[in-house]
This record gives sequence, structure tokens and C-alpha cells, in this order.
Amino acid sequence: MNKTIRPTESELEILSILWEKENATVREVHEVVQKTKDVGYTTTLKLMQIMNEKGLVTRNVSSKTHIYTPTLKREKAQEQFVGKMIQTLFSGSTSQLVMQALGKHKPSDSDLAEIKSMIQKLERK
Amino acid sequence: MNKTIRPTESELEILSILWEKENATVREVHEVVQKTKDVGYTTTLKLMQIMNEKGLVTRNVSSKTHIYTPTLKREKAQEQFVGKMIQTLFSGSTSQLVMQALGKHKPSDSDLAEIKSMIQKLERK
DNA sequence: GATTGCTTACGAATTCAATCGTATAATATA
DNA sequence: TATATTATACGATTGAATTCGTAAGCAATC
Repeated sequence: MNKTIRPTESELEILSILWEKENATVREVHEVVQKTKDVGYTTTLKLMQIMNEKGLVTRNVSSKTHIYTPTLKREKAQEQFVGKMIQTLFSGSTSQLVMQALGKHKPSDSDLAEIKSMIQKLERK
Repeated sequence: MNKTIRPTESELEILSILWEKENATVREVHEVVQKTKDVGYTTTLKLMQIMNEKGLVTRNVSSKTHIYTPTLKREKAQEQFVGKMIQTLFSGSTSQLVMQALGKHKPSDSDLAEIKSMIQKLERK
């Protein structure tokens, strides 16, 4: 049961927009999508309709313009993708992933502090 | 130019095997693939041929049994996917990715030490 | 009330990943 | 040498993701 739902590339992009906004209309989503991809409005619409069928989102149909809300939790998706990534790209080594991430995209000082305290917590275990 | 080459799911799996072994024949790769997926030999063959066309691998054809070598560097792929992931799944926050990874997949003590020293290096910048 | 502009629904076309069957050549072995 | 094994080449199929055109409804505006 509960087969792992695996958002596709485009679905993930839409989800990320919905996660940011909490919920949104097709047009709102499409406006953001258009900044990176050159696709028509109905494409985004169709995509979101499919996502609804798949259960990735729900929608409020009470007014003419529907409002979409993500059902898949961001944390869930993060877990899924990070796990897969560690396996195939870092041969199972979490620390390798962390090193790569820190090396290429340096976080702010306060974020670094946060990570440090997390490490200390882990060390005490 | 130099459009980003984006390995698909299956291609990534094959690449990860090639990265491990440095280089390998179709049969060697297929033997590993079979442990997880139930697919025919020719499927793996075809996949690797396509990867060759795409330039993801090269092959030495001097003997009957070809030997495949990855051209896409593991580090390159890591960079690509980690970057994308930070964007779509962690709204640009590297530290969030790091926290999630550490939380769900705790590294060994020595790895933790390594990460700590990396953070210290970053803090000095 | 007619026109214009959005919005959804839906079917269809296209593209691409993945899978496999069959033919053919090369090699090993009986 | 004849037979069996193993390899590549290649076409074809399947299924899923993506894209878009068109129709139809509703609402604001002329």
C-alpha cells in the first residue's frame, strides 16, 4: 500500500512554487513557471490537473478560479530525494553529500553555526 | 553551447556502477543492475549504446567485447543535482539540505569530524 | 445584450525513456 | 569443423511525461 509517489521534474517545479505560496491558482503558478520555461498556460493547467488526479495536490473548486494546495509535504519529498541522491551519486556517504553542498554553496555564518550545533548534538549520541 | 547533459534515472544507475569500477563491459554492468532491477541484457546494452551517443560514456571497441568508460565526472553530476535539489526542494538554502541529510542519515564519528573541520575552514573565510 | 477576456475541460500529438526481440558476427568448445 | 555461446546492432513497441489546440462556460466591460 501507499506506493511512493514520485513527482516528475515538472511536477516538482510546480510543487516548489506551491510550497512557497502555501497555495495558488494556475495563473499564479504559471507566471512563475514562465520565468524559466517557455510553455503555454494550458500546459501548466493540464499538469496541475494531473497532479490533482495523482493526489499530489487538492483544489478548491468553490469559485470559478480553482485554488490548488499541495498535499505532498515538502519534508517528505526532501527525504525521498536526498536519500536517493546519497545512494546513486555519493555511494551511500552522507558526509560526502554534505561536503559537496558546503563546498559549492557556502551558507551564511548563522547557518553555519546552526549546522555546528546540530553536529554537536549528533556527536553526543 | 555545451548544453547541460542530464542523465536519466537509469543512466545514472549505470554511471554509478561505472564510477565505481572505473570502466566496465556491458555484462559487468548488467550483472550489477540485475541485482536491483529485473531487465534483459539487451536493455542494458541499448542503454549504454545510447549513453555513448549522448557522450556520457566512451567505449573501447578494439576487442569484440567493448569496454565502457564514463566521461561525465562524478563530481560534475553531483554538483548538478545538488544544485538543482537545493533550488527546488530547499528553496535555495544549503543549510536546510545539510540539516535534513544529517538528521536522516547520521554519518560516522570520523566523518562528523571531517565535516566540522570543513565548517571551521569556511568560517575563516 | 454583444463582445472581450479568463478559466476549465478534454482530446490529441509529440517526445522521450525504457524494454525487448531478432538478426548477425565473432569466439569458444565439443 | 560443426555447434553452442556471447557480443553487438538495430528496429519496434510500450508507456509515461509534456505540450498544445479547441471548445465551452462565466464574468466583466462596452
